[in-house]
Amino acid sequence: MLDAAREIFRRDGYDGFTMRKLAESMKYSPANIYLYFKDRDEIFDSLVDESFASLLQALPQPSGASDEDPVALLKRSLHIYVNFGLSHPNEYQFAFLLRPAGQARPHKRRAAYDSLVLKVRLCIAKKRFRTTDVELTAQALWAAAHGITSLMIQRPAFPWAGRDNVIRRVIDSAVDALSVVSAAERPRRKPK
Amino acid sequence: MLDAAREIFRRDGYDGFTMRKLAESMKYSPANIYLYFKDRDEIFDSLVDESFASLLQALPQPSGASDEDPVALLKRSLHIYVNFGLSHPNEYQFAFLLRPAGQARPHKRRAAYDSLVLKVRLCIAKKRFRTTDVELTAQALWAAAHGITSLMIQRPAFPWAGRDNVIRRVIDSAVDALSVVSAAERPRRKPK
Amino acid sequence: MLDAAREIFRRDGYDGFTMRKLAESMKYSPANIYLYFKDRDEIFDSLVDESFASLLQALPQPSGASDEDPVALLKRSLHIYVNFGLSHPNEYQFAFLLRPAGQARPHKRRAAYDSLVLKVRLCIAKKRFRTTDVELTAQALWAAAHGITSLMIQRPAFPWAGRDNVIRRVIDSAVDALSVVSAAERPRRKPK
Amino acid sequence: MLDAAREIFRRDGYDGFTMRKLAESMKYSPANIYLYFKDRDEIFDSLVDESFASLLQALPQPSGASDEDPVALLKRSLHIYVNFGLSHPNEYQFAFLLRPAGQARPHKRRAAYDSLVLKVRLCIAKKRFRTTDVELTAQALWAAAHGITSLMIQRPAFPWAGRDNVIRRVIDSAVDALSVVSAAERPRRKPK
DNA sequence: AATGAATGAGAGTTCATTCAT
DNA sequence: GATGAATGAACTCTCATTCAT
Repeated sequence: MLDAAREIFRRDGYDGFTMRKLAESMKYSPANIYLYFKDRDEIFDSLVDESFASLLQALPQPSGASDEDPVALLKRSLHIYVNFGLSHPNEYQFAFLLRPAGQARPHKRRAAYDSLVLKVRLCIAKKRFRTTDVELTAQALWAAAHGITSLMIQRPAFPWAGRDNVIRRVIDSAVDALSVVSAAERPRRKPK
Repeated sequence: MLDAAREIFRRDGYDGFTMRKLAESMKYSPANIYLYFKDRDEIFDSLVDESFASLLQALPQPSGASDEDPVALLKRSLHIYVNFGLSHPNEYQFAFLLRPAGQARPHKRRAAYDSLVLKVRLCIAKKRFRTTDVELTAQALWAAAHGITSLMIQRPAFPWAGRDNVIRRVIDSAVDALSVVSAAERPRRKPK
Repeated sequence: MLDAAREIFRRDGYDGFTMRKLAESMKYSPANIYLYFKDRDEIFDSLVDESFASLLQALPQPSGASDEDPVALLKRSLHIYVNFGLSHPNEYQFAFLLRPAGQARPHKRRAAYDSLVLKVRLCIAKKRFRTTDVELTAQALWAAAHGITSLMIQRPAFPWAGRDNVIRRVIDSAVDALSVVSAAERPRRKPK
Repeated sequence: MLDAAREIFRRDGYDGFTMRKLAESMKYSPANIYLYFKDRDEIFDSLVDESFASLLQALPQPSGASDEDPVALLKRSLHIYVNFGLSHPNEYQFAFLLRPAGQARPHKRRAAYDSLVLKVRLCIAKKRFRTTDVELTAQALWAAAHGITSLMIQRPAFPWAGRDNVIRRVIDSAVDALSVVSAAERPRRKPK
């Protein structure tokens, strides 16, 4: 049932979702839905929660014990974030794109961001970044990752210059620009 | 009349816009609107067209004659793009994001991207970038700009670390990471 | 339109009234009703107001100048009250019998009661009553008048012992029991 | 189970009663109710029957043997009647008032009136009343009792001048006005 | 140029009731 | 005995749209 609802929300947008459409798509009567959900919003909230749980589970937890290079860990996380969005476009749309007209309750949205903050903090603590503003940095990185993810979800027909290339370029640029290793020393990647 | 409509779209969102609200805000009868527009969608389309024209007009045209530094011009364009999105959040959202890809009119969406390509090409021609792939670069920059724009539109309540700071950081990182001038030489900005 | 609504409220009770029934009884679409009334409650309130205005207009205003015997004036008022109810059963039901589940706003209901208080006060001021408690007396008289009115409206088929006789008896008993003129002195009315 | 139903009828009114509420208040499933009652109306009718039985039982049976003063007995009966109505407002309201006359079952409504007639007849037989018309007198008394009962049920928020005072005054007036003992001789009650 | 009156379609939601288990 | 699952019908109310005037 949540699957049917998710599909309708995704296809028709937040306001395009109606209880009747959902009922019809399940070959049930509208009244039946209310046996499982209190109202329209509860369905939406359930979907958002589900999507977030799924995203959070995909993200690597920053175990202090790991001896992975913190910058590499950060980049890896961003890649996972983007790839999660691309392989679960519905969930990603629920988590970040669809939204009710008013502002909804904050959900657990913050958890994904918090996980990013943690990794940025680690990079800074280990002197790998030239900046020291954790929040500013995390937000800028999030913006870059979100940008490429949402564009690719919403413009699948666009003539992308190699999806992976673009993703890598976005992430590399956003992270490398902050690194103490000067840009000039970084190995050049040959474009595609 | 379009102004009144725009205000309602901005305030109440796409689905929050109703003919009645528009009529009331103009002190006209609802029926009167149909003398000027065929239907609801025509109003929306007119607004989008208007917004696009105004975005394109706001973007600096890369006149070869200008002696502005091409990298600076590029950054300036990206800032204008982002700020346009933030000051016309609903137009941006519905023009670029929401309308189900299937049935949207093509609009002039592409024109904005093309304008970006032009400026990237200029930077490369003038040997200011270490990369040579125009499309790849333009797409990565677009992703970054789009990312911060859409996030800030959709999460206005998020505790941004200074909206302007974050925007500047996103754009600087995306552009500077490509520049031949090594990162180490770039002037440090003191955070916030 | 109010007439049609009144008839439905009267026939089916407060909760038995539906917008659909009203629309159908007028051969209009349900949506049309909302051109004239904001919602269901506004219709009900309008009817109550109308009914009260009509009742108040029927009641004699206690003009101080009149030299009518105050007790006679009081009885006359009570007769008018009852007869109004019997000849406008719909209005009376709205004013006193129908009621929403919660308690509605007080309306102008009090005005009719206040008019009664005035007349009672006059009787007491002129030493025509053995009691001095204005409110208590007015409420007891109101109860008697309301009792016979509502019973006769709601039990039209009951084998009343002459409607006018019963009404007169109720009013006479309620008033005379308070009068200083002893009951024994009052002229006997021959029953029917 | 009837107790639970009664409580809901009392609290929420006739239309506020729903099978779901009843089921919930009994910790049973809605479907379970139908094992004991055919439908909603059967529950209501059962309650009304029960209430009537209990009213009739509460009313003193005029056993000729009793040596109670017949007028006192009559007054006592009327007080019981009123108090019954006030402590079972919804039963009283829906049994006596609301049910559209057309489709109500006859119930035992008449029995209560008949009981009143009996007591009036006794008073007349014992020469305690100046009147001789049994029906006329019974109806007038019923009207008075019904009037104060229904008003107090339907206007609970009204600033009654002491509920008991008003009830006593209504009953006393209605009965005393008929008594052979002249009004002047009756003991004065000090107001409130 | 403007509108009052009207409506069909559809929204979310609730209810009494049934029936297979 | 008891219930989970289901539904048809009904509810109030809103919307985009039309059309005679």
